Amino acid sequence: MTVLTPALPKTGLAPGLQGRCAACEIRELSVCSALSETELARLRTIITGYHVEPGRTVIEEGGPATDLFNVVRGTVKLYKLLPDGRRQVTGFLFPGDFLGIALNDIYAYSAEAIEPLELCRFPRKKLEALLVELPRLERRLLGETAHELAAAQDQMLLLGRKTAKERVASFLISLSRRAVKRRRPASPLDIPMSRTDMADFLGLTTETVSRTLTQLRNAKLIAPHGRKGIAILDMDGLSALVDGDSSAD
Amino acid sequence: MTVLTPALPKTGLAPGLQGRCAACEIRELSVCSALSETELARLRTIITGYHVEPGRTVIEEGGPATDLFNVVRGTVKLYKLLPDGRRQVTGFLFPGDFLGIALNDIYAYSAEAIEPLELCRFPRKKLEALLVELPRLERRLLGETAHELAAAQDQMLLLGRKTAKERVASFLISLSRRAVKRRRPASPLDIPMSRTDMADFLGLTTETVSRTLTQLRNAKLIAPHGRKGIAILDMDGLSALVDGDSSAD
DNA sequence: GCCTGCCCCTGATATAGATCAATCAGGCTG
DNA sequence: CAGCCTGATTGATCTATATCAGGGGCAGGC
Repeated sequence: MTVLTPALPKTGLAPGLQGRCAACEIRELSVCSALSETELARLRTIITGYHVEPGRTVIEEGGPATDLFNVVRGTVKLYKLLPDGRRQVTGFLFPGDFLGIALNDIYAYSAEAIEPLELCRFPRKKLEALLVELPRLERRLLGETAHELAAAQDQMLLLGRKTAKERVASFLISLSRRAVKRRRPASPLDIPMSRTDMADFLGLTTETVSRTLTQLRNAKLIAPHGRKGIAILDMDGLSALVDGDSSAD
Repeated sequence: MTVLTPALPKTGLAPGLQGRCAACEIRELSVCSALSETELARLRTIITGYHVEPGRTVIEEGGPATDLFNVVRGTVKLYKLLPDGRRQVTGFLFPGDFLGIALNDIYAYSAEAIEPLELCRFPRKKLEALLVELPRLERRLLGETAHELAAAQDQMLLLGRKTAKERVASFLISLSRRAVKRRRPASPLDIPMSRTDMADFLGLTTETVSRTLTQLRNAKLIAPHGRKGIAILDMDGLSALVDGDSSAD
């Protein structure tokens, strides 16, 4: 608990992560916000940077759970597969989000980069050892897991009981809320994922997602914005579609 | 962190819980298994017993999250509602399971007793204070939450991508596995919940659940067992249905 | 500038499961 | 022990969404 890093160890940080954690742009969003400068220095000794190209896999369902990650830049999709290829995307991760919480020593899902990705990697064994010394980090990890659980429960409600229109509207609102958390504007939304990814997240087909977006556009609730963006024209109207629910971030 | 309980405080334990935690029949199943006798004594000072009749609500979505619970006896359903009354059951809890992990100070879902219920109640404030002294309890809580998260992700796959037959088969197998964990037989299954609850859990209607069970019965995979029970006649055949082998009908 | 391939969108048709509508089977009441 | 009442089952029909089938547009390669 007293061993400080004497100097910056070479950790192979990805470009853009060369600086110290103190300068990290997503620090307040991430688990690191739970730590003091001193504790952060301790944590930093086990971190390595990690860059992943779009379409490449970060972790694989069924593979050994050796590492945990913090998303620094880019977007990730998490998914599970059935043997015949049916896919369920269980979540999307953005900068500040935590990746890799595993129950056993096996990852329960796969994670794939959607956009060029920069990650902080924590070897699982070393992180677990550190948790004993950094109770605030453990508390934060519990909070992070509870948060994901709450999001998962919202998603169960969506998948089990909402109509296609309600699902798409919920999704757009959720993206918007998460953008605000990252200090991005609520409205011209960046949509980094494909229609297929959206469909696999919402339990629909790409065709239905596409048709539903067209409906929302015709109803003047949304409008295309640039190549991959969507502007929300009427947030209240959109919210009304999700049946006045409390859909989470 | 040295204050031991000088004597047994009167805690209003429900009938059957009058004894000490040491004699608790679900101790090894629950979070309490993470604790030594001494630590357990510490924990016990904040516990009160709680009895709930079937159909009564334990916690309510949107209400203040004042307590956490351990299920000692009985079955609980967790659910979320849409304003128009559509319901999604997000899980069922059995003896040994933990209830009430909340992100904020507000419960994100409701919990209702299905069978006569006995609970250990932990006031949230007091439990949080204790966590500082009992790091093993906190670790166990993290594990419990991660476990629920994994279950939620499985359920997303079920709700988003599985057919009715796969859903019902998955559900029966899951019930069977959980029975085994509680040292009950894998096969004559107790089904304490109604068809409506099953349907709301599986994202189906009662009619579809009923028809699907009839199909499984006709296929000699299951058979009725007593009033509310189901015997699994062919576990392998049932398992084959779960992951989408379209070989049988 | 012109292919080529990948998304995305749109239209026509099919279908799994929802909805509507009776029974039916127990168990509880009086 | 007859009459309800509630929950489960079964049957007939409907519909939201899947599936099948093109077609269009932008990006990237040559």
